[in-house]
Amino acid sequence: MADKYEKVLELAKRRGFLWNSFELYGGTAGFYDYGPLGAMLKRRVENIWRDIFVINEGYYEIESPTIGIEDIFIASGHVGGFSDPLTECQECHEAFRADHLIQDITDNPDTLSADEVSGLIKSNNIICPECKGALGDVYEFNLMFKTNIGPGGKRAGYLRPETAQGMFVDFPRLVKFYRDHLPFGATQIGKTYRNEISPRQGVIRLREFTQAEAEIFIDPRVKTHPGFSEVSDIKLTLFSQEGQDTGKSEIITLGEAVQKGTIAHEFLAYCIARTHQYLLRVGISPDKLRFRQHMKDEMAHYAADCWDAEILSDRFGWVETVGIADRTDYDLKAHARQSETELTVYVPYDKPKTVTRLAVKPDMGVLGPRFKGKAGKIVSALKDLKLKDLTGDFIELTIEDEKIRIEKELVDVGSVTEEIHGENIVPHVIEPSFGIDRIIYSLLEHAYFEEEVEVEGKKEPRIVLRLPPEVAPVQAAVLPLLTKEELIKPAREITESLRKKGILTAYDDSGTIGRRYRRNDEIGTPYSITIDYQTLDDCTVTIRDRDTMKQVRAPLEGIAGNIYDLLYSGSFREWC
RNA sequence: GCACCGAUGGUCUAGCGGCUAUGACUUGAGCCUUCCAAGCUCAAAACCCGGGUUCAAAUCCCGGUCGGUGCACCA
Repeated sequence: MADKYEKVLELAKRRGFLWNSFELYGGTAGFYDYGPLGAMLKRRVENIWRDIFVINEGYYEIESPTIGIEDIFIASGHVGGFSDPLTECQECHEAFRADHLIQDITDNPDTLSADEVSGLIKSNNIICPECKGALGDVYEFNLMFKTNIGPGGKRAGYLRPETAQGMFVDFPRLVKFYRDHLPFGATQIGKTYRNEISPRQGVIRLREFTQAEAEIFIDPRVKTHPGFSEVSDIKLTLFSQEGQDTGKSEIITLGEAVQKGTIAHEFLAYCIARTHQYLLRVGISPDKLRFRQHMKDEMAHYAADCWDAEILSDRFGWVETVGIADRTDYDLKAHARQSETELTVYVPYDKPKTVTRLAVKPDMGVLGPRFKGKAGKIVSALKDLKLKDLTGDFIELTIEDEKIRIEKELVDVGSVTEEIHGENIVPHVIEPSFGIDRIIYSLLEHAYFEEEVEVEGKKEPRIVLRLPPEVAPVQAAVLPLLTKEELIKPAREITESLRKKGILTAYDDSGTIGRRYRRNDEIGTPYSITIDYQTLDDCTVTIRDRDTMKQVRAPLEGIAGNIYDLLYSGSFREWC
């Protein structure tokens, strides 16, 4: 029996939304083409994301290479941690995580090489937990695609497994672009690559897919959001850690969720709100959407809190589509360490702080000539000393295993009072990360309806994609009622005027009018404009609404502007 | 990566060693037609790939690819 997944994919394939890539050559798992309608749909879904996060939130978009150099992924942990050591049973061919099997034998299995793990399995006689068979050699499976940069294979490169690193790596430039002010954010929409072991489920798990990510850098001490009051009344379904323990999700306002501490702070809750609004706007059904909190053991150790937007799919159940995490300062610190560059923002205090501190001023006129090359080290060692170490007749230091005594008189010790106007801090990162392809599949599934239409007493089947007009690839269809030159001519003119307005318009004069309506219903075209003989008399046309199949007569004058308004603001009902 | 199941026009499908490979829908050209796929004429379009068995393979066998399912994996 065909389930919804099958029906949606069949339609998507047949009408040019989604195609298996490389089909001519037999295809390859994990790659999909967006056909003519799919690509347009995807563009529109991405543009709504831009509208929300780039235009309205002000998180400018950047574009970094899809290939990254090795340092980036050493810092991010993908080189070391984005792979799993696997071993297979020779008897029953079950695959196991090798590091899990030797957990009790060694303290830190993650630090061992595949060969070392193989050795441990052999020397400890570890056998298949399922059937007690012998285990095969351990092999590393890294989910990143590796390549070489330039000839000679000297420089390793990797296809990026997420777009996020691009924003982290550009952090120093971004700080300057935003003129040293927190919070600020950068976004990126682009292709990402993971060499999945077993990609399946259509477009749900791909080897090349599209992410839309925002990295928002905030002051770790200020996790409130100035716009929170605008969204605090939004009600949504939360599936918290507690809820998961008891198996219950709850519908609650964001204000309440923050107050109760369910969501860690306002800023995260604000991002959840925008995500919620975004998903509804592109066509996700509100009753098939929930936000699930990561369980403690599921969350990365550095994350303060993390919520996934999950969308209910007919076949796959709840599919994780968006991750919204407070990643704290983990990423910036990791890149600071790897690049040996300070990645901080100078944050001024509201009022300068007056600080009294110890000032140690060595007499370099004497110490310099006396210690020559070591003088520099001695000075910095002196400055690190506490007051009690400086009070004796001699000051004692150990520099490179050598004991050094310095007469008290040579070091002037006093206290200095100075004003400090601010400090360098490592921002925390809030990361909403969207899987665009999963969203596309979900909205297609939620928009897909099969219904019976009654026509002159007979029931006719109808397939209709109830896409929000804003994302529908084809936005209007112009249809002369009959294939007659006198109707075709004005129809062509109307088509032109709609296209000039930027509306993607299909013109169709083949077959009966009913068939053409059905064709357009199936791809989600929101409005069809029909030209009949009355048009020639009184300059009016009919506009048909996809969802209700209702028609209104409307003046030809200003038709393009009216359709535009219908698509982007009004609803059909209000309009007629 | 392992195991099981499957693969025939764009889509769904018949076939079960022997044909010019069913049928429907769809699509294209035209006729007809004053608003919701069903009239008429004509046309286009398929056996996943490679090997083997056989006089003969879409059909049987082996391998691969792709799809589905289960296991494992999914920061």
